[in-house]
Amino acid sequence: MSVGIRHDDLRKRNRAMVISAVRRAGQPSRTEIAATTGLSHSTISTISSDLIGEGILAESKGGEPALMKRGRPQVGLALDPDAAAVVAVVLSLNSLSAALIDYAGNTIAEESRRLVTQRMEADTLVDECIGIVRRLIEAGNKGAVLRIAVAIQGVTDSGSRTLLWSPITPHDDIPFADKLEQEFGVPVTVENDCNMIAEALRWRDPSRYRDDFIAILLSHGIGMGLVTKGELFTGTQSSGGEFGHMIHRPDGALCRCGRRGCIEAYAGNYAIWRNARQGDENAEPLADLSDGDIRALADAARDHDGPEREAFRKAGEAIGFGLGSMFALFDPAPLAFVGVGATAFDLMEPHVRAAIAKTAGGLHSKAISFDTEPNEVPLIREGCMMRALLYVDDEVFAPGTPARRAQVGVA
Amino acid sequence: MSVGIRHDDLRKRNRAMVISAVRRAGQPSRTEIAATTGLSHSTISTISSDLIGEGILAESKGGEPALMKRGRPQVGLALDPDAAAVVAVVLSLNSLSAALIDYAGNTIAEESRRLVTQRMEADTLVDECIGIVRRLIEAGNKGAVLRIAVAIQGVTDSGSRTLLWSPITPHDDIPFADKLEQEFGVPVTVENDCNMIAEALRWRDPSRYRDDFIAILLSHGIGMGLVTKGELFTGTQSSGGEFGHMIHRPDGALCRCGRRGCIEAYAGNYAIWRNARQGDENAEPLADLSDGDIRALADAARDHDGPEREAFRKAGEAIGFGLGSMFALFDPAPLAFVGVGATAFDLMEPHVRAAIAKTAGGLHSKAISFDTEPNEVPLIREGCMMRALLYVDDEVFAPGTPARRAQVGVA
DNA sequence: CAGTCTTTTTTCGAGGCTCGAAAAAAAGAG
DNA sequence: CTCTTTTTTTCGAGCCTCGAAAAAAGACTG
Repeated sequence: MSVGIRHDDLRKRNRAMVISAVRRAGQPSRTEIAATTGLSHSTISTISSDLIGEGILAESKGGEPALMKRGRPQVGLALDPDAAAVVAVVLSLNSLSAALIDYAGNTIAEESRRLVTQRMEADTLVDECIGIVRRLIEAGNKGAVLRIAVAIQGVTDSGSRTLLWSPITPHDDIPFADKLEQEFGVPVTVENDCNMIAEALRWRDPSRYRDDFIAILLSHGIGMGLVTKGELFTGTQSSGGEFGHMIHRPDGALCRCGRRGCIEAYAGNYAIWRNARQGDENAEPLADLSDGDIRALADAARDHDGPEREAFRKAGEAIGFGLGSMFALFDPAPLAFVGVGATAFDLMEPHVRAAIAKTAGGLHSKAISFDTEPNEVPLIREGCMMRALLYVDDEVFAPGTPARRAQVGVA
Repeated sequence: MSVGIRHDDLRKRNRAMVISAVRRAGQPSRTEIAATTGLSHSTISTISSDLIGEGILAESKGGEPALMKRGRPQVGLALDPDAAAVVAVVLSLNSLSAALIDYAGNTIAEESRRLVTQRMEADTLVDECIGIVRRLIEAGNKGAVLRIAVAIQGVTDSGSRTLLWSPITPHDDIPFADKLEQEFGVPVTVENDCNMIAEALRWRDPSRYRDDFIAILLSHGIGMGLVTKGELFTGTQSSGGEFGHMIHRPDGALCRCGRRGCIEAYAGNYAIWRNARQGDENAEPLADLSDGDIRALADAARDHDGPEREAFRKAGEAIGFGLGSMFALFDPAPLAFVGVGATAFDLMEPHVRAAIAKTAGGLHSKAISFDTEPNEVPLIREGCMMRALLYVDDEVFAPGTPARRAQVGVA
């Protein structure tokens, strides 16, 4: 049940507004902030001088070299890089990477390593994460780490605390957040990688990806990050948005998840390969497949008509019908296809469009715009970083808690 | 972009909180309101005496006959029935009904009539609505009508102003809200009937239908009203939630919407009849089918194995796979099946469950609870009424506008 | 190069809002 | 008839935002 607004909430919220305006705009002047937030100049003045006093914002003197405008020159406000630091961890199939990031979003230190995730114990996986974070904090020596955000391929709980299921490991219900919090004494969240891709797109290109858009990861499996009405869409109990496991053909092709007829069982890398090379929808999905394999299939499909081309057709069709079903629920939106599969999207696009056109969402199928981005890794990391920073913005600074907390981690 | 909170918004919001607490609780005392809103007693006292002064609330003296408790007895606050009135209009296939409702939710006057909606011009349809509303306002003579809410079977725009498409009429894009506003000078909304069903369920049984649930209308077509995270789920451009037009089998059975393979083309009344009696998925859907026809099919299916039973099996399967796909996106939730089809739900349920169990959403398929309610009409009306009243609560009274507005309508 | 303009930022008093504490009100209990 | 208990109102304090006016900081002008 929603609750009344207290008097002191007011300041908290408006502080949060100011911080968020600065993060979005980069180096806005106080006047600009007043304009975007709708608050008065005097309020902005008070709040920003508070924030500067607390070491959260800083006047950016060395900014633009004077705009040659008349009048008193604006002085830009920027986030103080030293106000805090966060760690963004990205865990995917056989790969772990992490970065230490300052409050302004600059990467201070990073590390990547290869693991054999599918053969590791759950605890070992967690320990690897703890290790990489610890090394970064030690190396960076950047002061207060206020948040750790982990992005994982798989399904997490809606509280962003536990990895419920993931294709990268045979283990279920791994309590990443609890374990890491216990270790470092800092709030931790675990979120779905595709949701982080959506978050990143929003910051990269706010004009295109604003209130409603869809990011689809075409990779070994199929993932989705979805923003509706300005909010990241998640399930009620899990991270949700498992587009790849919507049903394309009831009782159809065998999916990596053990069920049948999922979209992924037609459009995931392994499914495309299976259709092109094995011709048997029921064959056990391959565990490993390199990006090169997919590019080779795509080249073959472009070169001549044959099973490869047909495999991409089926993939496009599955994605298209899936999108059509989704659009029946909440209307079409701009799409970004991310991951290796995006390099072969030319082979799928006509079939995606044809399928969408056969569905209720297809009313405006020609107007639906597609965009592709072959490399998902930087997007996941960026999104994860932004998520961590936004948590700090909202939860740590806004309530008026004094900024620099007790030094964390590294016992 | 979200905007800062001004100082005067505070009071507005807290007024709205108080009103909403009273509407939910019935006759709460000031102390109870303080508890549910989290505001202090003094604040509640000030706000409620304002509201009483404005004629929005009233102390309910004739309430409970003293609870025999020690201490000063609580005095219940109730919505003043005379504070306002709203009109709820429900338009469905061949039927139009409306009710004049006071601010406390009591029906003052109502009227129903049969129309042949499919053969009427768009303007005539609108005029019928105008007529019924005018007669109610005249008959009720209840003072200020502050809101008119229309519930229609079909797709409306996200601004709740226009009927974009509906199976009850061949005409598209009928601007109901504009036309009615022009006529009566009162804000008007047009919303999807299934969304109103969801709204109604929430008020009828808040313990079961609270933050996350799904209402599915099993009727000539298949509709859905969906509440996620406490909010009615709508599309970004339309009323959305067109569960019936998610794709069950690509290029499958012919749907009333002209496309193929929609869930509705297997589970709508016409589809069940078609499968049971015609055995041809491609036959043109029947326009009319009585509730009796469906009951007869159900009886036959219960009586002996045959095409009727098979038709209900197919319907259940389509619904189950559809739900499974939806649950992949946002996790399972309690379900209410509403409408004639609900009387035959015993025939479908096992197949619904079996299908869900084959999907990603089926992880906990046994825990998903179903409920049935054969008559959708009262639900639609109730939901529509609540919607109208809530609009009045939030938009009209909360901003502090003096309550009783200029008398409306009835020139 | 000194004064004028223009725009940004700060200052200051006014008006509102919520809160906590204390007072008042309204019964039942003894 | 007085004491208890609980609800409701009253009142002053402390914040918060706002608008207007003042201060600040360069660019422009002759």
